[in-house]
Amino acid sequence: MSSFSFELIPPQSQVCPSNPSQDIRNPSQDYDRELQDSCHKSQAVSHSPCPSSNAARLGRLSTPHGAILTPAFVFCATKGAIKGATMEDVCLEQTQVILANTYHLMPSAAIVRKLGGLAKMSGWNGPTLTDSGGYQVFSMGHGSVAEEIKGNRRFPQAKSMVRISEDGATFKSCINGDTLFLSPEVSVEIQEQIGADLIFAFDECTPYHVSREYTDAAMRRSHRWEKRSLEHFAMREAQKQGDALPQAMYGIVQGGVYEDLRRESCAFVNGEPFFGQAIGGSLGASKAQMQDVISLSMQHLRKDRPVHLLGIGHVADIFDGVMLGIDTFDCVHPTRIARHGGALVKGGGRGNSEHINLRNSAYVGDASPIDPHCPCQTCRMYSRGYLNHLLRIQEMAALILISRHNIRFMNDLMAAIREGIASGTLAQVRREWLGAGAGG
RNA sequence: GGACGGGUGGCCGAGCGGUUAAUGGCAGCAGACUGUAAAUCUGCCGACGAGAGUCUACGGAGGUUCGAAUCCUCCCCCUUCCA
Repeated sequence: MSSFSFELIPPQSQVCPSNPSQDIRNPSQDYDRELQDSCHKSQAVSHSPCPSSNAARLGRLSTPHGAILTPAFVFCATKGAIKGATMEDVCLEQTQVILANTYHLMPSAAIVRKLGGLAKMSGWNGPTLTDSGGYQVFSMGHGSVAEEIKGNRRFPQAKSMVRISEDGATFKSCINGDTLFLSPEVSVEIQEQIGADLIFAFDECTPYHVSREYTDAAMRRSHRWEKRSLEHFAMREAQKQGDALPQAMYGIVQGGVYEDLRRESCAFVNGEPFFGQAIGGSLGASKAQMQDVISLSMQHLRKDRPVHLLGIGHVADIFDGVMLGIDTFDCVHPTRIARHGGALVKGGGRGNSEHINLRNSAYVGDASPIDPHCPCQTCRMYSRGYLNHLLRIQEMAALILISRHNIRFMNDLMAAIREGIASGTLAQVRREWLGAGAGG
């Protein structure tokens, strides 16, 4: 019997034990109407096309380190630690699963293995996932997503730190300048050493500002890389001995913003024996385009596997993704903005923001917590005014305390979403969490 | 008492005849951040004005010059050294 499984759970409001999956795909009319209602509201704000139909689903993803209830948010512990948080906090604030990165852990992969693998080494001991390093094939050459899309790259003068060939990608280590080489085979073996439950095929995350020709060629190369990843992975799995835990692999859909390429990439991933599937690559220059790309991909991906949306984590985007049937999300956003003084708040912050900036003068001397209803350790003990004070004097405690809050916020958000799906009230949940300001 | 070096925008600190409302840094005010080269980055930051622009500004007072934070004289403070 496999250590991995993904089962869909029927919503409570439409119990039909004999055929759960059918129910999930045929939501009640009430539910549909509510979603439409919610869509009109969000459309007015952001011009995002709303999901034409609701495909939100509840699931249970089982791994050797425990089960994940989906939809779920995966926190980025890129280098084996969630920046600004201890694993006690990560755990206390109801986290289900964390993610590390092959590229960043490559130099210390042997040490990770020696310490028992990512889950054990970090004290997390729960389900884990590793990215293949495919994102760095992009980011080391182009900068972050925002910089790439907006055209204001962070290091305009810097030469690309990556070189791509059919065999794989050669990087400069951002830690010590060492030359690193990642190929499908190397990525799989490093991910094996890191020992995450769920691992990713090696791909190339293509940038937005690149020709259709390049996107096309890179997609085909990614497919070849993914096939090699899968073959090498199957071989390594077959050779596993003793107490070595099994792993499961996700394939990744590429194709940029091009409909035919995305369709082709979905067909490729569908046809290979991956455990799960992820949507990656450039999702476009706007939320509307992202919605289109995801929607399109979801139309073509098979429904029996868990679907992960790579790198997306704004609250509105998560709602949109969930309604399209996405099961898991990962994003640096909640933990990154925490380190920049941003606390996620239900109903959104000022303007279209989903967070408040605790560095702002508005919070000087503010005795209230970030959110009086938030059960996180930070909100139970500390005021906005104190956090503002800590930020101003540059105490690292500020970053830790805000990170804690944002972790809990995301976990509570996902729990509320699951609850909303189960009870058929996702549209209300969406309104409650997004508020009037933050559009969809 | 004498010698030397200094006094620059909230603070620190460049500039040493025009391109200087005055480099930087800090503080302050805002913004950005979506498979983490990120406890990071960007913008604003004398006053008045929506803006064009108009005033004040480089210890104080005079002076030289078409033009001075920059050169000269005197005065007031401060550092260090010598008596």
